[in-house]
Amino acid sequence: MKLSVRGEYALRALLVLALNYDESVVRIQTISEQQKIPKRFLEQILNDLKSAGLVESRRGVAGGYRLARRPEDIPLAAAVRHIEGALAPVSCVSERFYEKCSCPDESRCAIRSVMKEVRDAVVKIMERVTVADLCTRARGLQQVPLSPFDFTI
Amino acid sequence: MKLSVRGEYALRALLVLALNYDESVVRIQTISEQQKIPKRFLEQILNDLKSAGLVESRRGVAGGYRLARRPEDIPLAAAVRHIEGALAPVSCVSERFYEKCSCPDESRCAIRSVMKEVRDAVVKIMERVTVADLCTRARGLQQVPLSPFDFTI
DNA sequence: TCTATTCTTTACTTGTTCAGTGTAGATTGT
DNA sequence: ACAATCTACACTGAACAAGTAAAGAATAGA
Repeated sequence: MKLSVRGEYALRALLVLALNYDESVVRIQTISEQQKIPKRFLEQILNDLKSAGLVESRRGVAGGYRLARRPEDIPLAAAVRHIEGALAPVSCVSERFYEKCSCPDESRCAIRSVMKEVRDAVVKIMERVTVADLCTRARGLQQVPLSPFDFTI
Repeated sequence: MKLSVRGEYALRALLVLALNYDESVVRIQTISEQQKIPKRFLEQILNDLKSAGLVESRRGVAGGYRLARRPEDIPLAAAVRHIEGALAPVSCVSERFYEKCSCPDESRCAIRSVMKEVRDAVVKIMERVTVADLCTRARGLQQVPLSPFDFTI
């Protein structure tokens, strides 16, 4: 029930690209600095998102990355599934990454039936929320003032 | 977003103990054979569940394990949290295993807000479903006939 | 065409976690 | 006493995570 750092970076990068969807491309360097993500590591991740068909790139002097589709057409599930694999808590309840588990009778496994509920709940959120929604939320949160405790003189 | 084998074994063991809640104690060996869990590994896990206060044990010839509380008083969340740690997909949204993440401003992080929703959805299920519910489901599933394709002559 | 800048590819490293084993010891019922 | 059971702690081998390193290929602009 864990998202790796790699997966988190992927979502952060997608958010930056979405916020600059009008621009031609955004350089890795820029994302790296803005989000404090190690550059070499980010290169790998963006390349990975490219092979997933979520982003596209241009090389050379004016190069960089950009989203391959509209932000509203990229559900978070797509990115996470490509970077992390299954959304399901155990692979025996995964739709696309199914693997048989060791339990005596899978079709009558009580634990499995609970895990299915968990999977459905997670999938429902991750498929509904898109990168465009991330933008909306990010812009909304920007408006909110910092809580009083966060202020320093 | 993953439950380790260890965590799965823990749930399976708890289910067995709950199904035999009337008995005095159940031997590790018995659970190990019934559930095809390596015995030495299961020893570790049950010991762990003991330190979590979920099961208790008796040593010696007539020894074994049993639930420390009524099955209906053991939510799956309790077991999983002790064996696996956080239920949350990222630790910056975990209630009991909180850790600061690397993002520039946690309080305004859009990704975090989505992850919170995921956490809530998972926690809701895992806290509602108890070991007693597992028993009920297990007994229910036992009644269901195998699907036609599973029959062999 | 040359060159600086950017992405691309492949491989390597270092530390940690996972899933288990091994060995020796402590308790208990008979 | 002794055999069955849990307890404690250390170890291992493989896989994975989070990066780093180095050389290469494409592109815009001089």
